[in-house]
Order: sequence, then structure tokens, then C-alpha cells
Amino acid sequence: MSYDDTTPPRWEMTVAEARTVQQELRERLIAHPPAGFAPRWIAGADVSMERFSHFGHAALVVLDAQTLAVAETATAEEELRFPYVPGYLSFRELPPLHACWERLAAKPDLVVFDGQGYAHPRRFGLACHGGVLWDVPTIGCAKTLLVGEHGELGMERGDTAPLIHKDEVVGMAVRTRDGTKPVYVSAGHRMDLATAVEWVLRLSRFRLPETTRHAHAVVNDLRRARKTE
DNA sequence: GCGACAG
DNA sequence: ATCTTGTCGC
Repeated sequence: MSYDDTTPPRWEMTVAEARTVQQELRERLIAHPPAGFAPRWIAGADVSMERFSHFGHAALVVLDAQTLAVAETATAEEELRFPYVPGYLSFRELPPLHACWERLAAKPDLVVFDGQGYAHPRRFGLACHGGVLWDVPTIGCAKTLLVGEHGELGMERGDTAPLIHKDEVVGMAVRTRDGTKPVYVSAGHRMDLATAVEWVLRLSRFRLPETTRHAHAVVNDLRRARKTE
């Protein structure tokens, strides 16, 4: 596997090949944030698509970590080649997100993905793959579970419950807002669970982090614009 | 074989 | 992910 910064990633492959790629790349995962981790620019990533189409709309929206104001937005629209197969989401969404990444004038210090990181059957979800690809700290923050289970957690913002899969803590169910369903946080690359949970809470005013809310709004606008043309 | 299954 | 209006509640 390359990801050498000079050769464009090769995305065309079968699910079986993708599985091998995950097993190889997961060896590169760094399970802790950089020393003195204090991100100033944080990006949200998301992809949306049309009902009976393979066309995808992707966006990376960078926010100022202190004010949560939007600093830069990069978008890409292209055919999604890889099918949606649970456990292989990164091979479907990273191609357009990578195009967004290359278009960013200034790279963020942290990226929050709309999906799992380490809480994955082979411990290499979307956030892990994106982090290794770009060599940047990443966090996975999903709305629903892919694998694992957790006990009850309090109903107040900040309450948590460890997410367990095969006797291993792979993530955390986190209540980001009083009385709402929890989100599922897991470490991506150059990240640990405690730091991931800390940042997701810091970025959340509503159920989902502001980063993903902004990215979501951008990709939905793109899709509607394309549909109306 | 059966059920589960990020977006 | 997407298809879809109103409605209940803070």
C-alpha cells in the first residue's frame, strides 16, 4: 500500500481486495494524539447522494476550533464507484472526500467523520482510513452502531457508556444533548478514545457535532442544486 | 444456516 | 444514504 503523497490512491478494487487493504493499513494506526494536541482548525466530512443514482456530493468544512465559525469549504461531486457494503464505507466515501482534501488551501488539525473509526469489525472504519490516508488526527462520530454493545447511560449531556465488541472497548456511546439519543464515538488515526469524546462534546451544541452539521448542510445544498438544474 | 449490518 | 408532513415537546 502506498499513500506516499505523490501517487494518487487507487480506489478500484473488489470487496475482497478492500478487506486486505484494511488489514494492511490498520497496522499504521497511531492510537494516541500528537503531544500537546490543541487543534485550531477542525473539519467535518460528509457525503450525500441521490435516490436512484450513484452520484455523490462530498464536502469538507473547516471550522475555527475556538469560535466554530466556518473558515473554508471544499466540495467534490462524482460518481461513487464502490457499492455500499457495511464494513467498507470508506472505499465508497473517501474518493470524493479525498478530492475535497486536495482542494483545501489549508489542511485542518483534526477531522470528524460521520461514521465509525475504531468501532469497526476489523478496527478500521472510515475515520481510521481517512486519517491514515491524510496522516491527520481523526475521530469517528456515528449516529448508529455498526458493531458492539453498551449498557445504559444517563440522560444528561456528557453521560457516557463504553462500547464493547469482542471483549474490547472500541468506542463510547455519548449523550451530546439532554434527552436525545447518544452518538457513537471512536478514535480514528493519531487519536485515543478519551480525546475523541472530549472533542465531540466540545463541538456539540445539538446532537451532532457542528462540524458534521455544517458538512451535512453543504452536501445537501449541492444535491438539491444539482437536482434542480 | 440465521440475523446484523456506519452511510 | 434517500423517500416524506405533521406533530409533540422543551
